[in-house]
Amino acid sequence: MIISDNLKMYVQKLRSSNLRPTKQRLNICQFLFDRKKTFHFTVETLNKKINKNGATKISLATIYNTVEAFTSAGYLKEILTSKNKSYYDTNIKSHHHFYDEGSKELTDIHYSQIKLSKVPVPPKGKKIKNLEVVIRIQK
Amino acid sequence: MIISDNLKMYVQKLRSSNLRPTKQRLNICQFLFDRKKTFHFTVETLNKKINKNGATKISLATIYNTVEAFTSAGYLKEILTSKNKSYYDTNIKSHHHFYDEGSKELTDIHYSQIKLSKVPVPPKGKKIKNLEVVIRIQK
DNA sequence: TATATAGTTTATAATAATTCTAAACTAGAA
DNA sequence: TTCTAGTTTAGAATTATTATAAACTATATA
Repeated sequence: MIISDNLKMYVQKLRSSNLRPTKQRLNICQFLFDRKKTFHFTVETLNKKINKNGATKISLATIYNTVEAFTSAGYLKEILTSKNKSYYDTNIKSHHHFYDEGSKELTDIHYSQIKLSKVPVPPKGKKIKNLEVVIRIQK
Repeated sequence: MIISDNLKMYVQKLRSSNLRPTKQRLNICQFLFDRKKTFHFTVETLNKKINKNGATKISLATIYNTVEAFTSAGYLKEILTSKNKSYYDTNIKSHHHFYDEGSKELTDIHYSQIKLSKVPVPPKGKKIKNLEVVIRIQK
């Protein structure tokens, strides 16, 4: 797949979510999704990496806005593992995580690697929105 | 069980964890553990409830210190469900949680209500510290 | 029992992540 | 081309938490 083609794809994708394909959003799309492996990040790390090569500066507020917009549009998955900081994952398929307490890094666990043979019924009037397994690991 | 007896018990408990049984810690013990049902709280709510009846004031810093000390002593379990805020649970037995996105409330799921028939092997050199299932629910 | 000391509490300041604000900018409809 | 609603931005505000340093206290031991 040729990378220049992806731009058009991202424009489509954004439009389909009622998000205007702005320069900043497209840059962030390319940064996040033009890669083969899934990418785990915090807003802090994304901001640093995006703004490293002084070429285009995207403000921190926009990084926050965009990550929030992409998450509610379903392009990103938010994972809570650590006090005071949210992690995001470009892998939005149903899957779970290892969280390394030492390095503070997330690793995907493929959904087939965890099998739940029993899941509780939600309280009356409530529906299950999602089910997340986090396995904390350490040395 | 007579409540006045619990004080002695808490003194023992604290001593066994190398925590001096101070007035504040004993107050917090009584507030947290002199109850039949498990209790879920944030530092904010604990602080409000503890300091409601103007009798004894415990500073916010002490609430933070104590919750931290009780968590590392294993009297409390920390549950991460929400950006920017930690939840704690007086139920330290292995169990899981419903997190209601609307009311932002936690409910215990008894460990027998969830069965994992397959769990991944941790990466080389790492050990599993704990495994937590959070089921997000909504209307 | 008195006292020295290490642990604890406290008010307050500092920090860190995130959200808010309001003015300037821009995509895209008309 | 022009208008407007959506977007970006710098910076201020907010919120949860942690750090600081002085006052206090539990408790070991003289």
